[in-house]
Amino acid sequence: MDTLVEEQNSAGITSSQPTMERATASPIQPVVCSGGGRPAGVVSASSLAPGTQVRSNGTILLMSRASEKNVVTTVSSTTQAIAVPQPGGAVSIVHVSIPSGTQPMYVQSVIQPNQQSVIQAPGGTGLQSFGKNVILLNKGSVIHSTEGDGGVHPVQLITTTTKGDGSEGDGITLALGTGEDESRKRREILARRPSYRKILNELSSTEPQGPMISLGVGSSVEVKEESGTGGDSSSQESDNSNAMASNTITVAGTQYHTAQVVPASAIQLATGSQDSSLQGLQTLTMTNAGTAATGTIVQYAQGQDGQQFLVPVTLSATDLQAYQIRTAGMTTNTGLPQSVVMTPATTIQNPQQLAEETSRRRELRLLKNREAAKECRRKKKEYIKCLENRVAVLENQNKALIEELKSLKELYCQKNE
DNA sequence: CAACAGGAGCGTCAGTAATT
DNA sequence: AATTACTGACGCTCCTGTTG
Repeated sequence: MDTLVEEQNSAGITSSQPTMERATASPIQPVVCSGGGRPAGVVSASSLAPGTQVRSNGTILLMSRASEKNVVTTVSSTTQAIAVPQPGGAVSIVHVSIPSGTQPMYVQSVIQPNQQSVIQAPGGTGLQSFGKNVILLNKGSVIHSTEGDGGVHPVQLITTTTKGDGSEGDGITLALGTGEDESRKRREILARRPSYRKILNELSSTEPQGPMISLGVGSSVEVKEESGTGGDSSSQESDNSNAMASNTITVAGTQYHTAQVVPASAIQLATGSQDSSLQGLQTLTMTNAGTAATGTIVQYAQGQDGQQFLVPVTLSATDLQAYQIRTAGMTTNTGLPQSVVMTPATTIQNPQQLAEETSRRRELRLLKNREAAKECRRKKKEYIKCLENRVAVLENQNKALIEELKSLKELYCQKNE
């Protein structure tokens, strides 16, 4: 783990973060976190504001044009961001202060590429004070706000009927949920089964493909999805870093493309039916650029009776190769790959066929279980990362509160003297 | 440099929860 | 009730760091 430095911003938010570049964007800058092997692209400030400091430890502290003390005080002032990216996609801690109404809105977040992220809004302000600003989250990200009672309240995801084009569609609205309901629901689910997927869903309640979250005026937060893949549903089966190449952060009405927030992934579409023996079989291979060793096959075939088969399978590179070899080599007289297509129960004519069928089913089951185990482990790691991130944020919050208490005590003592 | 320990990742099995 | 999905546990391999 990298060395952590501590720094307290003007908002009183203390953060522990890797000793990497730190930048505060000048007027309305996109928050850009690097990851997935991309260069450590920090907040892409086109020009540095007066007061910008480059520190000896490599830290860059950019000052707002509106205020050199990083305080945003008016609606027309600037939006600031401090992003701390790290090569290899490790933890990045981001501070964002967004002007909204008469009060500045400070957000502290820990963002990891392809990992759960935690974005906190301090008490009193609430997420609704974002106005029309937009925050981009990675898959499984967490947004919660601390209310006046000091408790942490999760944000609830509510599906709406608003599409990006304004028509009725599949947009999602974030709204502050009631803490008791959410915690009770979470406890119930945890009591049933410690499913990492469900826990994460409960924790994050975010869209898996890098949703664009528009934090609208009022108590709701609108989430839009800007899909770079044309909304192919099959792509949603792939890794969470897929289809993230074209995300946009909109701050104060200005849109910024944030390809660096999550590493862009390549989705290769190819028809795998060059082989004449595989007539009617279409293969869609989705390759994640970040983890090029894996791919997802979605095979579609149409039998002579018009029956259609669809088999999505996520495979490693080795599996992929073996899979393609196997399917090519085991075509039946109907031209369909016997080991892939989920055909209705066929009449077993002899023990050899029975054995083959049993073997095939076992192979398929093992393949599925293998992939399920991988997914489960990935979820488990994400879950652990998410918890670690939350611990980091809460620790920072705790430190800030301790500091605040300390200063208030000092102030009180001085007044009494 | 070889031997060893420890950690991480993987595949498989089995049991259970969730879904159909 | 049957099927599917999820996950703990186990054993294995590979890699890295340490030790003699």
